[in-house]
Amino acid sequence: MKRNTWQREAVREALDGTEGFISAQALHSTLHASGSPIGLATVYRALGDLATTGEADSLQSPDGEALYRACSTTGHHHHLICRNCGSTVEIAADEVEAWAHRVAGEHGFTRAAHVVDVFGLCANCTRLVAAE
Amino acid sequence: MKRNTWQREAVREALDGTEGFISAQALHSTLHASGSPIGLATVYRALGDLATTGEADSLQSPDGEALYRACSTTGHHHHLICRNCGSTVEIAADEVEAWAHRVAGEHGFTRAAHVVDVFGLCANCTRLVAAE
DNA sequence: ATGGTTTTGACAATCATTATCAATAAGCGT
DNA sequence: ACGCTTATTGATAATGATTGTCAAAACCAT
Repeated sequence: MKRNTWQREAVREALDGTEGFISAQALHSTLHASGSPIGLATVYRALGDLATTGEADSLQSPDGEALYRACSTTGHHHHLICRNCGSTVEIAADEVEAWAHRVAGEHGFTRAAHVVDVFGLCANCTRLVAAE
Repeated sequence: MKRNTWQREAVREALDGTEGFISAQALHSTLHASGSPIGLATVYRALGDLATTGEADSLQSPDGEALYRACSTTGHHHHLICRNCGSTVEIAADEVEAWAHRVAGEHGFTRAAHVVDVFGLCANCTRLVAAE
């Protein structure tokens, strides 16, 4: 049976209160900083569970870290991520949605899950870089 | 200055002779199996270089491994990857291409590089899983 | 409150990747 | 062809994220 513990709640809330993606390590640090004695392993487990149940999205950062994000809607959405400052913008991707399923189907694939994330430089960072 | 070594050539050729994506570790094993005494660190370096110069594509597998693939054309393309057996199908993504740039532009982003990969179960593995 | 079971958490183990650094070898000028 | 300078190699250690272990603690139906 699935039990409710304050730890799981803490992780869920911490994730809800976070803008954009965050790594398990960072989330653990945040919780600790807030005075929570939650264990690192527990944070990993909770995040894994949330991702499995669809309550959180997860993706791999370019340097191999797993990043998580609270997923309010059950609906699928994608992200525009600044390579420099890490800010994210949620984007709708209906066209891509349809495309992904069609292409997967054309090749006999089932259970298609797509990873569509656009990395770039946000307006702000573009300016900063140009000023160098 | 950039020097040419047989090691770099070996990695390039091994990658060319590989279907689909392969991890650095796997490529190193393959090379060793072929009798090459090349070092693991060197394989990592060579792959990193190839990815930087655009001679190879790289992506992160769902479990955090970096995967590489020889990139014959300079043209951009995407992949349909079987979660189970790892086989890949190269897919055209013109629509997505245009979409990614448009969306990035709408939010003031520049230098957009997108990661569009579809993970699923190929026809074969779908059958295997169903038979369980 | 009690018991059976799940969950936790400190720590060890694992695994991919990167750093270190002495030894080697590429490519240049001669 | 010969050195010489310097990039590259490779064995190994270090790192860093993630997962496994397992006894102790917490949850919940009773």
